[in-house]
Order: sequence, then C-alpha cells, then structure tokens
Amino acid sequence: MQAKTVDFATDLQELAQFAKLFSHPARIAIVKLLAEKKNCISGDIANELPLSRTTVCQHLQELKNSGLIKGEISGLNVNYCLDNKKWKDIKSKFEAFLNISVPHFECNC
Amino acid sequence: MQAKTVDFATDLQELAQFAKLFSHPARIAIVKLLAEKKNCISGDIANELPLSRTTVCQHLQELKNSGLIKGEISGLNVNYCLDNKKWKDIKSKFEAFLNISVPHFECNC
DNA sequence: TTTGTATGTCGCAAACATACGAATTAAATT
DNA sequence: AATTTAATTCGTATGTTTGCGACATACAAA
Repeated sequence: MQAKTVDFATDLQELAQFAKLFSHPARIAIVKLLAEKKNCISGDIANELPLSRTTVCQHLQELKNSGLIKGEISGLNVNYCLDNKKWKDIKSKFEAFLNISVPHFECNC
Repeated sequence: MQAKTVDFATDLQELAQFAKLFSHPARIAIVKLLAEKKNCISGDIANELPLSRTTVCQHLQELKNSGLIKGEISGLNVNYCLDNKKWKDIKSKFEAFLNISVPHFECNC
C-alpha cells in the first residue's frame, strides 16, 4: 500500500525510487548498453534482451519518465541515450548512501 | 511474470536483487539506522518508522533473508545488525555498476 | 496512395509487494 | 502457574509490476 511511503523523509523516498529503477535486470541491461553506447536505437535494444518488444518499450518508458534516459526520433527510429546529468546525480546520491560508515566491530548479534 | 528475469545474466540478476532491497524507504531507513548503530533492537527500529510493528518486521525479514542483516535473540529482545561482509560485497558491486563509463559527448539524441 | 517498417499505447492476466490486525510463540516477571 | 512483554507468523486486502498480444501511429518507400 505504498501510500505509507510518503511518510518517509524525501531523501529516502528519492533513493528508493532510484533503486527501483535498477531493480529489474532489463533496466540495468538497458543502462549498461547505453553507457557502452553500443547503440541507441530502440529496436536494437529490444533485440538484445530476452523480452518482447512491448515489454522492453515499457522499461524504456520507465527509465525515460525518471529522466535517466532521453529519446529522440530519427526518421523511423528512436535513438535513446543516458542523460549524463541525471546519471551523475543518481550516482552521487547512491555513493553517499553506500559510504555510510558501517561499524568495524561486530554488533552484539 | 517476473519469471523472465531468469533469462538475464546472473550478475544482472544479482544487482537487480540488491537494488530491490533498497527500493523501499523503510528498508533504506533500517540499513541507515543499523549503520549508525543507534540501536539494534527490533522494537526500537519499529518505533523509528511510520509503519506498524508487523510491517517493519516483514522488512527486517526481507533484509535478513538476503543476508544483509543478522538478528540475534537476547532475552525478550532481538538485536539486529548489518553483516559487514555482505554490505561490502553489495557496495563494491554497486559501485562497479555506477562506474560504468558514461559517454562524455551527448548522444545523437 | 498504398504498403511496409519501427515504435509506442491499451487492456488484460499473473505474479509480487506492501500493509496491518489477529493469533502465536517464547522468554521474563509476578 | 499465570501474566506480561517482545517479536514474529498467518491470513487477508489492496496496490504495483511485469509481460505480452492486439491495436494505433507515424514516417518511409514503392
């Protein structure tokens, strides 16, 4: 009931949303592909993944709605690419979280 | 239909599972609390979150099942703590992903 | 203008996630 | 032994995600 999510601090909500972007292997694969810049074309991306075109398109839209990727029509094709600014934003916020100090002694557990 | 997830490379699946752990603000909050080591006790954790004890317990179990946290009974209480080894593992794999080179030029989009 | 090709949207179904009250377990206290 | 307390499991309601076929759009080419 996800609604309760709103009761958390906004930075936690934001981080959780970023994490959700990466919570499906298809979306990680898409991001990696675009980072490697093997290609940008929608159809080529779909061909690389073990999912229907429809489903890949949905994952692309999700990434696009979040602002992590951009798409531009080029004739019959659509070229996708990462948004560098957004990527850096996500990266820095995630790294800040990953760098929370973890106690070097074992807890009483 | 989540079943299709299996058709992806195992490292992508693993990363996606880690991301899923952080895809809810309650679980991020729990991890942060344990990292700051403000306390370890189940009930205290529940008191810090805007959720019922039952629900917090569920999130704790999820984190525990993944191996990220451990719990130890201490009388009537249960002390939780992060598993340092697992945390380092997740951290390094996530950082590797976040460090994929992003093209410094803007794509044709 | 008709045909083909690349993308994307809609609607549905199955699976999964979130949330909580009630019941349960198990140790501590009286 | 009975009661209290802390934590968890069970059952259930509801919302979200994933996945896909069928349909729609939009440009390109014949």
